[in-house]
Amino acid sequence: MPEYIQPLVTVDSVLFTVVEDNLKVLLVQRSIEPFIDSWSLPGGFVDPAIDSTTEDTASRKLAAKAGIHPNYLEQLQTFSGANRDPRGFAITVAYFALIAHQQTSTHVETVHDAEWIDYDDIEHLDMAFDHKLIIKTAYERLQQKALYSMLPVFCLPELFTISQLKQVIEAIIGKEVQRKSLIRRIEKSEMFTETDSKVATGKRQAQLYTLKPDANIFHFERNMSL
Amino acid sequence: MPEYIQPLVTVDSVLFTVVEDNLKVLLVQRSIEPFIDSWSLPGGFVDPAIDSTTEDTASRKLAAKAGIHPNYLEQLQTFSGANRDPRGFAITVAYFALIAHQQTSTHVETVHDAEWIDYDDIEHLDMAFDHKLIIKTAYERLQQKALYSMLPVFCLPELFTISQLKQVIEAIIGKEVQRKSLIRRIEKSEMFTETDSKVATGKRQAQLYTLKPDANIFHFERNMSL
DNA sequence: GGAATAGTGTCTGTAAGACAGTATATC
DNA sequence: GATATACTGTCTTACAGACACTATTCC
Repeated sequence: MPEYIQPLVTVDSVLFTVVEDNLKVLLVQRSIEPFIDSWSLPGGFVDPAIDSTTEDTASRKLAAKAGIHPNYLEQLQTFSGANRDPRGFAITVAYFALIAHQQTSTHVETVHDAEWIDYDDIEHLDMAFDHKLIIKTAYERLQQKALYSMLPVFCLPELFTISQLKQVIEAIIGKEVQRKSLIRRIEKSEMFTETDSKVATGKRQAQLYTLKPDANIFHFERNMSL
Repeated sequence: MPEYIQPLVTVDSVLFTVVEDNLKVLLVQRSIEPFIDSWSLPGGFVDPAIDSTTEDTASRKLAAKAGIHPNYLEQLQTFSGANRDPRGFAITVAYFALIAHQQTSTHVETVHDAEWIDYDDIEHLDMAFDHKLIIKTAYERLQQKALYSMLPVFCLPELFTISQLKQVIEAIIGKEVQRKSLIRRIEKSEMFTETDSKVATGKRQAQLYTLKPDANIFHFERNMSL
């Protein structure tokens, strides 16, 4: 066992969603020092009595602060340093998560003090700790993964159309993609089933797809170009 | 500040090298409980008085336990859990690192109790904590990166030939690669300079390459196939 | 029919895989 | 010259990008 003081350990999550054409991040306004009233990521201290891993902490805090159970949650990176937190050497295990805005909107806006903020506006915001850096790191990871996998489907509800998928991907990577390329990738990945229902959002009715229950995230051998 | 007990925080590194055709990992034999006499990864507790980040802890421990300053060091992942360590809820920030065996061999074998173990032998070894899992995770990351970047150069000395690079890549990914593909990638990446010296290892003399001083790791848009 | 959205056919471009062919060294 | 290693030329293959074309629905 170490003789010296152990670092503080917190867990924070960068939860993304896409609304219309905009990538958004869930933030909460701090009610305690340090950085009172600044925006920060939803998170908190690990409680070894409840959490069996830090992933549990991440889930628990997202549920508590915004009533959200994300479709996708993965560990991002751990941030550490002597000067990140005025209280001393601090370690933050950061997670990144995805959800469909359809699964969340009412809950977040009414009951809690959490808010969806446009990713592009975060740059100019007053953010606690190094949370701006954490969000930027999470975004870069999400963007990269969007280029070689179908991860963005986790920003969609259970049933979705190719146009919806196209829209979330474009919001994430910030560039138009070819519908044809998407269709080829949907087939290649074998992650989805065409349902027998269609939906009329625009003019012609669109085929609805759904993620196979046991689907693994397929990694394509080539990236889409940025 | 949290009222409850904070988790234990350690830092461990998975240091790889390639000797001949074999991928090796640096392990140390534990001299204290728990898991006394089992093999484990080189690492230890964060000391906030010395380390300004957990990366510093990783470097410091590699230097102390094996006198090694790796060519490459990146954060791998953080492992956490209530049952990983008999002493309580424990968090391990794991790093993965690369070095050329030419830069290390004498030091490790004589002065310290650290030892290079064949990656393929680790499966059957008596390993402390969940270090087997950590090593497997590190290997998967290294293998993936070898498919879309020139990361394996960090397993080579300053001057190296294409054949040497081919050899380390093949040891890492476990498959032959086309020499031609490598040459194309070396050019495309613009990470290297052809030196004006050549070396005679086999029959015809081979061109020596070296990493540019300010080189960033280039990410290719396509993976090599496994 | 016109307009808007959904979906297909197919050509081009790029980079990896395969492999034959050439070059340079040692004996 | 024989052989082994280093290096080049070039054909094939896979898949993303581009974009014209067809299909279906609403008005």
